[in-house]
Amino acid sequence: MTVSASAAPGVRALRRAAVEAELLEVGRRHLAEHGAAGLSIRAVARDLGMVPSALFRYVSGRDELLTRLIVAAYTSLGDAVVAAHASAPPDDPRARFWTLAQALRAWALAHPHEWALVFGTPVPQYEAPGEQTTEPATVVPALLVGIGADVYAAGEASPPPFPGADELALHATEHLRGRDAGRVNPDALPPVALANGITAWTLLVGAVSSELFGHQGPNHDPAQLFDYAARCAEAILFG
Amino acid sequence: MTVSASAAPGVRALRRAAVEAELLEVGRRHLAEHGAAGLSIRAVARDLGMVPSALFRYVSGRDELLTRLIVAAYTSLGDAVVAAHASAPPDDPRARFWTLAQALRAWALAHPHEWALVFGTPVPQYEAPGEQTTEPATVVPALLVGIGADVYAAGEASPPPFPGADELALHATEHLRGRDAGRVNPDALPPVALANGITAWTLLVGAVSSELFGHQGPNHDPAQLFDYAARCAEAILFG
DNA sequence: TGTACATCAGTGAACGCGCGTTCACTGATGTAC
DNA sequence: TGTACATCAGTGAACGCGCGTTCACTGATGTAC
Repeated sequence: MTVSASAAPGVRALRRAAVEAELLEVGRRHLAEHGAAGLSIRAVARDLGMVPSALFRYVSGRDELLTRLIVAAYTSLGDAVVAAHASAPPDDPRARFWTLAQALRAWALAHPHEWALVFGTPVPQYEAPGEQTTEPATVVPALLVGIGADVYAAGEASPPPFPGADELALHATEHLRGRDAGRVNPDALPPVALANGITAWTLLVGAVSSELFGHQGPNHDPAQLFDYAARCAEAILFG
Repeated sequence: MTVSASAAPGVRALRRAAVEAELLEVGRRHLAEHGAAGLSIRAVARDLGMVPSALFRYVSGRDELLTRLIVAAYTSLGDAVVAAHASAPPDDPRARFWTLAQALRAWALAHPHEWALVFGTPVPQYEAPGEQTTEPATVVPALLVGIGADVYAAGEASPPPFPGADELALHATEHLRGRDAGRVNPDALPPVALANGITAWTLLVGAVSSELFGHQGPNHDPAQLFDYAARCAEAILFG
């Protein structure tokens, strides 16, 4: 290798990158097949065609593997939703909301175990390191709150005045601050808008989870039920 | 033992009943400490002061133990909520709703792992037998729908006309039918009332889960946030 | 261009662990006569 | 009331399993001179 800054990566670096990608891929597959509690270093190594101890070259242990998968799941979800949202007409907040909601559900149906990993029961004996997970976790809810804030700023529709919003001690995330810089003054973001955004988000997540986790009665049409819940969430957000 | 129908239970029967109760109790404690995935027959037997194989006299295997705990959790939740609800003024639907919501959250905070067991990620490799679980699972949502139906029947407030309700293929549960026999004709229960009840339920469950599973930002006051969500649910239910 | 050394990916054996479930058994409780 | 038999709760040993993690090792890739 020369001293040039743009040195070509050697065989070793290439292989490592490839294995690292394969590792995440296999991890995801195992997650999908056995759930988070059943994710095992040994099983992943087996599928990777390696001896278990080899994985410790890539990951410090089971917990780090879990953390990576959690980050990957949040990122995948965020990417999917942001991409869908970008295709909606920017000046039609209701369309933007609807697109977001559908993209959320679609991703969840396509990645049920990854959804469970981030929105379901926390994995026992595992504590997610906040520094790594909170940022990717905030992308979608921040987007949702942003839609509400846009409507509020434009004065097109005022969120329904549920009592109690003003007393809420709520804090816009840094993410939201970043996103809205120059558009909505985040510190001027009214509590109502934030509270309604969070609540709409809660309802959407709850609706998806109830479908995915099988808590609905057997007789309902899941898509219709979700659409109805999404309409209610829309009403919470926009009034 | 004589042939008399009310034969006094012998020592054996008494002991069995005691052990059976203790078994559930220890199971619940293990659930609380290690989560559903960590529930093990061996560990429970250890705490019971028995050899592992002895448990097979009481339970056909790990899955049956889980099923019993699930039923126990639903029953405990149902009892708590129904009892609280009974203390609310019968002719004040908003108070009844509010009482129900608070009782729901209170039970969840007191029994987080049991909540996770029934409303969280399904336990991998385990399928809950519907015949045993659906009935106790329906108690609380049926109660909630019932509140909405009462309001609707009284004509006091009409649920907000979210579009889409009429196309929903929804079915009132037998439970609801039973509960409302003679008060509201269950078959005449309008889809809107049922849809709004289900959605309000979804929001309440989602709000509790988001608090319990740690999906809220760290800066919020959980009780206030839940109250706000409950107010939104109230609006969905009553208009 | 060639050689000596350093880095690093992956091996293979081993550690100690807890798990669910089976089986033949003992000894106490219950039952029929 | 007493005896012979049946039921049943709990024992103890054993089965085969998969797990996370450690360690000293080999052999290939990279680097300095």
